[in-house]
Amino acid sequence: MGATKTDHFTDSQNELAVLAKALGHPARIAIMEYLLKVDACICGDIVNELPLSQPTVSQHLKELKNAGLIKGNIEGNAICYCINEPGLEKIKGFFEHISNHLAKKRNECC
Amino acid sequence: MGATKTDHFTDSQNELAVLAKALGHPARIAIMEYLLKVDACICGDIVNELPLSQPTVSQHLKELKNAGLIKGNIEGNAICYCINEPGLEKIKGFFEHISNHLAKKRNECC
DNA sequence: AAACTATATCGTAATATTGCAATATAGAAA
DNA sequence: TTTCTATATTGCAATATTACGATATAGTTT
Repeated sequence: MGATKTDHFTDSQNELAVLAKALGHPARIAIMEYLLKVDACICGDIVNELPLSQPTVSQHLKELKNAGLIKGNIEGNAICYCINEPGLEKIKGFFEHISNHLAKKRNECC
Repeated sequence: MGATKTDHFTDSQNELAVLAKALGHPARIAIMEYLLKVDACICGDIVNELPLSQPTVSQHLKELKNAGLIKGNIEGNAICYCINEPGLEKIKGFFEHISNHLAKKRNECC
C-alpha cells in the first residue's frame, strides 16, 4: 500500500493525473505564472522569485519538466526554461471537454 | 520540513494548487470522467466502477469534494455525487489564461 | 588554472498520501 | 426492531512528497 495503483487505470487517466499532480503545489503554479508573466524563457532568476531554497526550486522545475509542462534548454551558463505547449494543451483539453459536456446537459439533479 | 509552505504563496496560487492536486490521481480523474459519462448524479455505483476498495473510493470522493470539484447530496440511502461547476471553471480558467497568453506572444526562444 | 556563477544531485528528516481491513453510521426494508 | 445496504471513519503500514544543507557539475570570467 501507499503506492498509487497506476496499472489499474488507463494511459490517458494516468497522463492527466501526472499533469495535474505536477501543478498540485503552489510553488509550481507560481513558476508557471512567472514563466507566463515574463513572456519569454527564464534564464536564471527563478530562484530569486520564489520563497524557497535553490535545491527545492530545482526539484520543482524538474517535476514540471518530467510532467511535460515546461522545457529547459542549456543557454551558456544558465538554463533557459519555458512553458511546453503540448503538455499544457493536453490538460487544458481535459477541462474544456468536461466544461463542454456540462454546458450541453444542464445538471438535472443536485 | 516535508510540509508545503502554503503561507509563502498567494491565495490564488494555493487554491489552484489544491484543485490541481485533487486531480493528481488517476482514480480521481476516473471519477470525474465517470460523473461526466453518466451525465447525471451518481447514486451508488461509483465503487463498482473503480478497481479500488470501498474505503479508498470514499476517501478519493472526499478529497474531490474538499477541493470543490464535486458535490454530494444525501439521497435517501445513497449519496448523490456530481461535478461542482464553480470549482471546475476556476481551474479551467487558469489553463485558458495561460493558453491565451501563449497564443498572443509566440515563443521567441527555446 | 583558479575563482566565480548557475544549476543539479545526494542524503536525510518531517510530513503527506495511498490503500485497505475493521468498524461505525444511518436510512430502507423486512 | 432486526436485518440489509450504502457510505463514512478509524487505524495503520507502505510509499511518496517536500524542503534544505552539503556537495557535485559545468560553463564563464579573471
